[in-house]
Amino acid sequence: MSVDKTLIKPTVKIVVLRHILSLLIVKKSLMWYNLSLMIEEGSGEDMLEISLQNRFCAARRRAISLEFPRLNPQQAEGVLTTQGPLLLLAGAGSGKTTVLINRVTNLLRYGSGSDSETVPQWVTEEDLRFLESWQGVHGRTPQEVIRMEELCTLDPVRPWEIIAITFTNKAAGELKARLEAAVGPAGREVWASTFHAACMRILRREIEVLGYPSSFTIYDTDDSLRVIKACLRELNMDEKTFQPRAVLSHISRAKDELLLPGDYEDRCRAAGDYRLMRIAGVYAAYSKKLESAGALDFDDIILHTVRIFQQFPQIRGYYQKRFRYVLVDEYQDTNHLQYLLAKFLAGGHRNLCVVGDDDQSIYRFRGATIENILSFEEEYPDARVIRLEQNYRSTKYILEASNAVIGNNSGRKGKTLWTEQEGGGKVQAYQSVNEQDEAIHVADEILKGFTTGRSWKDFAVLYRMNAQSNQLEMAFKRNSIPYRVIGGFRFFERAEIKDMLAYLCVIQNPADDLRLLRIVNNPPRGIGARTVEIAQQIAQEEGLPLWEIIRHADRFAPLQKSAVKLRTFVEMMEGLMIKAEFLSLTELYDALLLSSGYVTMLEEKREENATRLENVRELKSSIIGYLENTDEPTLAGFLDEVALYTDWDSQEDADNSVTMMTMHAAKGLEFPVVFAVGLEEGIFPGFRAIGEHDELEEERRLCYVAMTRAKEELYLSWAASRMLFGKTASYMPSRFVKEIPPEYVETTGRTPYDHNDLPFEDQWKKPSLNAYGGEGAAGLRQIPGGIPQQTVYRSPAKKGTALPEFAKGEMVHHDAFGKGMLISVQPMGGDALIEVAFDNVGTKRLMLKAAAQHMRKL
DNA sequence: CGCACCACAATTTTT
DNA sequence: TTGTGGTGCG
Repeated sequence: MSVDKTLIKPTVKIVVLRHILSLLIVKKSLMWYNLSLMIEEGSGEDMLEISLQNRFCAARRRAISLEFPRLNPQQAEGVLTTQGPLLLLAGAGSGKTTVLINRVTNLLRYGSGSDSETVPQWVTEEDLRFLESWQGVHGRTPQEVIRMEELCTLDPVRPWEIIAITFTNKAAGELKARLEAAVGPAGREVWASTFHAACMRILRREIEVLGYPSSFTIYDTDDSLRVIKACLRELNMDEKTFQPRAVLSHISRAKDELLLPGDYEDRCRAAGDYRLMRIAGVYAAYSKKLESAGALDFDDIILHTVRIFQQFPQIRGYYQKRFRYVLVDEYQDTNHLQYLLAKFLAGGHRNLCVVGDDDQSIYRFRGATIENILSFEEEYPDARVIRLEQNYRSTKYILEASNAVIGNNSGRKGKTLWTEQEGGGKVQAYQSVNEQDEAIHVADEILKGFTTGRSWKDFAVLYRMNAQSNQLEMAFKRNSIPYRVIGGFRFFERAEIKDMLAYLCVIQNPADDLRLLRIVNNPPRGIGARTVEIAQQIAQEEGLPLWEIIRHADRFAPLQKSAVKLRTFVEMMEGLMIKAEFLSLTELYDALLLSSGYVTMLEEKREENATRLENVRELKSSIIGYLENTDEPTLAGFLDEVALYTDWDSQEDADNSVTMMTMHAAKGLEFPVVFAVGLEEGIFPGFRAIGEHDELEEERRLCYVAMTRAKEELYLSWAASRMLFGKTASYMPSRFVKEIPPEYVETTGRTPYDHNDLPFEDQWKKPSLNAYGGEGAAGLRQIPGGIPQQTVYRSPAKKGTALPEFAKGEMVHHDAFGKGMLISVQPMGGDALIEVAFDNVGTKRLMLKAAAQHMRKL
């Protein structure tokens, strides 16, 4: 075992020599065990034995490496270096996922063969020669291939002994899919999942040791906030002084440090911080509420897994033994808790491979600590580090410009991306007058690109804040540019969906006060706020779940007035609970729709609730989807899925449109043409970050992320003045723009700009720059009357599902809402979610099938 | 109990 | 500018 940890890098002779030395000194006794490769019996020539051992291992590694062609040397190292802790520093666009996939493939096929010093007893000198002359499977007989595989394979890994952890379901899904493509069905057996999903699997089995029922439910952020608000109310605390979000984030940080309410309170008291002590009080109340509802929040899912590992060595031992190889993707985004989890999981075999890029760490605000990746080598002194620095994505100028910007950060691992790709244009910088000018410029360039052969989906527009998307959207609408805005609302976060899920939760677990509160008078049943308040109070006094109180409302004098109404509700719910015992999930859902009266309520105002009604029905297709894809479907299982795999409705990237999103959302993606807009001091970097060293560096990393999304063209722009939140203010160009060496950039704009010019503020004082003051500088574009006189290009009518044939960019007439333009179509379930910008009533989101009946093309 | 109106705040986001 | 949440009235 300990021998395996050192290795021979065939490419690095010095390392080999050092290993030989260390073997001679330390591991002498082991060689006799490992080595039967003796030519001269009893010669006792250590050096000879070692060189034979080394020759064999090198030959084995080389033979395996031939199975992974098309990798550059660093990538190959990443694939072949399988034993012990490994830090894979993967720059943007450096083929990280490819390495990951091949690495797992290598493990499944050859086990530790590519990275071990162990030589099987039975290996002969002839075998060694055979392996050394191996040139790949091409042209070999099947027998020879089998022989090669036998020689190379050492302790092959079974798929379920590998766990690969990612941050998003999307990433996990991609990993699984590509793995399956690479190694076949075995790929599905690999634990490729998010931190949360992996912990859920563990907790469902183990959580009872902590005194929780294994049937716990999950509270999402929205649920958590409601609980916080309830706690604040109970503790007579003001939501203004103690913002629920901020309180929740404090609690989250406390959990990140493994502090339970008591610990946290002690800590706050010791610090003498009154405010924090109040928050500690909320934390205690919050935990109590969750516990009595049998609920865990997102942080708890990881926290409790870590606690179990800490406190129960035998459970920890089981998983440590089981997971021979642990892989963590996006390691720069892990928080302390996740770091601990990875450490525990890999604690047995110590085969921990973390992949990440410190330069792309942009989630400090949600607890990620860049320290995890920066100090990996201290944590694991025997860790090996591999840098993937060759970039296959961007052209030279884009890459150099990005390198220059990120080079201004301190506290980096240090990494310089390079590319073999010559050519490509310079980075385009555009200095605009205001946000409209900027938006028009972007629209203009997109149209230019489109007419010269680009497809809409080649373009992405990135901004710092969601609020910045508005003027861009307007410019796109005016020019019939099809676009889609990523982020924002999600199917499972819609109120009506959460209502229906709340019913299902209560059926599953009546002690879930939070969900019960949500539905008890929804649809209205005449159970007023006052009644609920009284019932809650009694519940508190009795120490019972709210459900128990309203179930026996007649026993409590203060509830007499509403007892009948409560009774009706309870009977309805009890009926459903009984049905849940023997009906299928879909039948149960149908019954629920009927007896809850929810659908009836929506149908009463059909016109305005059309979308909601569709959504409520759509949930049924989700249930059906779940039933089809699960071996043993249960209500609890479905609720888990919904809580953890929220991006079920993540839009198919099939449709052809320009992508708009925040820079954060762009991480991991790439586009031929990227526009990064709003590069102004105060916007990006944001005013909060200015003056704060760490914050500023994070903004710079974000800038780096945004820039490195571009494959062929990168456009940066900023506005001299911008209206944001209803106020117009003037801004200076972002320091990030100045950090790009002038030779990589070409600057244009309605105002002249020279990279070497003196302070930006002076430029705006030049008379010729007076915004709309007629005299635009020569060669610069005019904006007549603010509305662009531009050719309108018809957007190609694509999108051929079996749905009504409406496409992005089309003008429609809706019976209820009048005339409007279809601005987006997102396939969803068997239907599609469309967005229509109506002339008179604004933008509406509708389900296509339903809407089509009242809508015609113009 | 529901609706209308006003005040107020507003990075970034996954699970 | 937009969205949300609280208050007051019918």
